[in-house]
Amino acid sequence: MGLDDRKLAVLRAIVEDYVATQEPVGSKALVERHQLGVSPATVRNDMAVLEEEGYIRQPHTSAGRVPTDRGYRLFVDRLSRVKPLSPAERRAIERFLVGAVDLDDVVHRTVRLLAQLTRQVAVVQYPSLARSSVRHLELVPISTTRLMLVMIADTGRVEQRLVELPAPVPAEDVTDLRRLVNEKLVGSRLSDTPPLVQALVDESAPHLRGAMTTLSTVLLETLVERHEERIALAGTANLTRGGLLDFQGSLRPILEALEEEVVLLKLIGETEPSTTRVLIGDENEVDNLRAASVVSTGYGPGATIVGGLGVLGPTRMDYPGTIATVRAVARYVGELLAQN
Amino acid sequence: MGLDDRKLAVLRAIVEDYVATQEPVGSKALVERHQLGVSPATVRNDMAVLEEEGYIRQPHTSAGRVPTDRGYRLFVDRLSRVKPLSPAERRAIERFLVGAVDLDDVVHRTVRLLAQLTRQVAVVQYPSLARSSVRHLELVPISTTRLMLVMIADTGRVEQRLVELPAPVPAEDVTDLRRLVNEKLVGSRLSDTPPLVQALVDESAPHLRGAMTTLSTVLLETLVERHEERIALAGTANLTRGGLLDFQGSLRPILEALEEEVVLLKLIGETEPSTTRVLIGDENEVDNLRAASVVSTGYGPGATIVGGLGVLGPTRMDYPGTIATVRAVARYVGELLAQN
DNA sequence: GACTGGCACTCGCTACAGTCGAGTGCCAGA
DNA sequence: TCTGGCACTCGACTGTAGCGAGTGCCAGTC
Repeated sequence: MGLDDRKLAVLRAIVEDYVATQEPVGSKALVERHQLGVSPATVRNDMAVLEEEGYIRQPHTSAGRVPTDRGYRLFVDRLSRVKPLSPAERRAIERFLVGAVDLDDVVHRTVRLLAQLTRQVAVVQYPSLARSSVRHLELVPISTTRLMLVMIADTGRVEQRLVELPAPVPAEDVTDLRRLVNEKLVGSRLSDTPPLVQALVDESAPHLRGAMTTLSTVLLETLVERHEERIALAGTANLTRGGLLDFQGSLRPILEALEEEVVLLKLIGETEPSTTRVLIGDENEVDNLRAASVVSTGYGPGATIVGGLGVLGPTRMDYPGTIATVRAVARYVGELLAQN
Repeated sequence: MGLDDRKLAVLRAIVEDYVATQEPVGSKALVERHQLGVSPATVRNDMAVLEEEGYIRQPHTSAGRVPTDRGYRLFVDRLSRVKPLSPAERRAIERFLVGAVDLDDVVHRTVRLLAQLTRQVAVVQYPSLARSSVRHLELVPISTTRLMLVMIADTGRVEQRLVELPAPVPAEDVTDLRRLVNEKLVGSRLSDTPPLVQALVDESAPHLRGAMTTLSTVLLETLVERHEERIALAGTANLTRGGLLDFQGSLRPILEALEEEVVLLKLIGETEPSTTRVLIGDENEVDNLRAASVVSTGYGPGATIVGGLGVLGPTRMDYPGTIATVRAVARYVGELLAQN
């Protein structure tokens, strides 16, 4: 089990070279490119140990070594040195995010920026409704039996939903409904609303009861239970870099996974504290993504976290660089949101 | 130039076989699978003529023939027989679209349905704002210098945008602003609003002038000039069917094109009457899509058209089937919208 | 004049053998 | 514990040969 410092250095060198060249790396090339201070033969012995421990493997006899998922894991946890962003990247982030007029705008710019900087697939979750509170609710009459419910959250998110009323409701009743729901719900977190909504129904005047019941159903259904989460995606074309060598030749499963919102949410939906999460290959719970790695983190104004963002790429990715970029972008987006 | 009936029948047979098998089709196989009533030798002569005219070509000497873009064009225009939807497909469409609660919901279901039925990449444009009229405008105060402008269109589309006011505006002024913009703009088409918006500014009371100017700028910018169009996409995983034979081995350009909203709009943004449009390979103006075909059509409630939808796939696609499906889905969506 | 059978020819595909070289594992010696 | 040396492995590449689908052409037939 003893992995002395040199063996770790060898592993690090293997990962770095393989990520850079995308080709199995041999002992000779290693000592040439890195100052290991020992001969190829020694490196070979170390490699044999690393292979035995499952950190690297040979695609076939008489080929160089390639890191395994486990090897990447060790690399990320203990070996990678933090890679500071280049000034150019820093500038790109600022330039990209300045001038966003809108939450939608912010999210779209962010996801494009991430994809561009990391040259991978980027995913950004809209601020989660569960972690937002209600800023305003608006009821717009469409017809006598139809309302458009518009909710504005403090995170800037706006959701709307059509409400079909069981019976015609006169305009002044709509005004009452609007006032009631706003009085009760504004300021409260969406995840805490169910009892409040129930109270609304119970307390409302008889002639409003019917409409309020429908309204509350829609409120709960749309905002709390169901597709409360939205997601933006960019950079799928980056999957084709590395000419089909990554992803064992088939983009199919990856593209399929990317079409499923649920899957994406599982990837970047941050529940833990605001650390950066790295999932490497097999560690991924989604079968279709066993050949991919995901780097994700939470973002939000100040210290609170309202959503997640991250990138997805081949296991053979530049982890230090990607991690740095994802973190930096998340921080900038947080600052941007804090200004609202 | 003389393409007699038999030569056309040969072309049709070639297209049908090639689409089905994805392999160059030879004269012998052709006479076996189709009742052409002549010998392979005769078919070969016909093929030579068809090749000379540019309708088919040989990938290499001693291979069968493959249709060219021009061949597909002729096939679509004159040779394809309408393929009625199967009852199963019909049921699928109905089942899929029933129960949509929302414009968003309708669009998402539609795009998934299209992708699933055609087994290709589906694109659905949200009802165009340019072809919608204003149903209601709402101004929600966020702070004293910030408003959220929410526009609801008669097509069900809802757009919102943050408005930064030049100076604080008291609540009663917001009420006035709201009343004014609604009085002037409700019911008018968005494409016709610029003069109306200008008039609003000119006519508004001095103390509202500043706020109204900003508001009008935002209105014009967001709703008329800029990203007024939205698009939904699904089925990118279908690009990987046909194992890289289609799209000459690289999905790259296709995926890149699909990331550009502008490109997608050009593809399906219907300006012409409500015919079904088929763009085959080279006919496509977008360079990245020279290896693909697009089948698109307009949709809308009744006879009016409010947006476009379509699918994108390899030039080697089942045109009759795809055309039928695209049309059917567009019709169903139109009916669905008409109910609102 | 249109169609057909026959025939020689083309050329991609597959299999197989041979060579090359990067890379390894192992071992004896420093 | 490290190193140099050596035999070995095996994928990548090259060249050759045979196969077969498919063609073009031509002379003959209806």
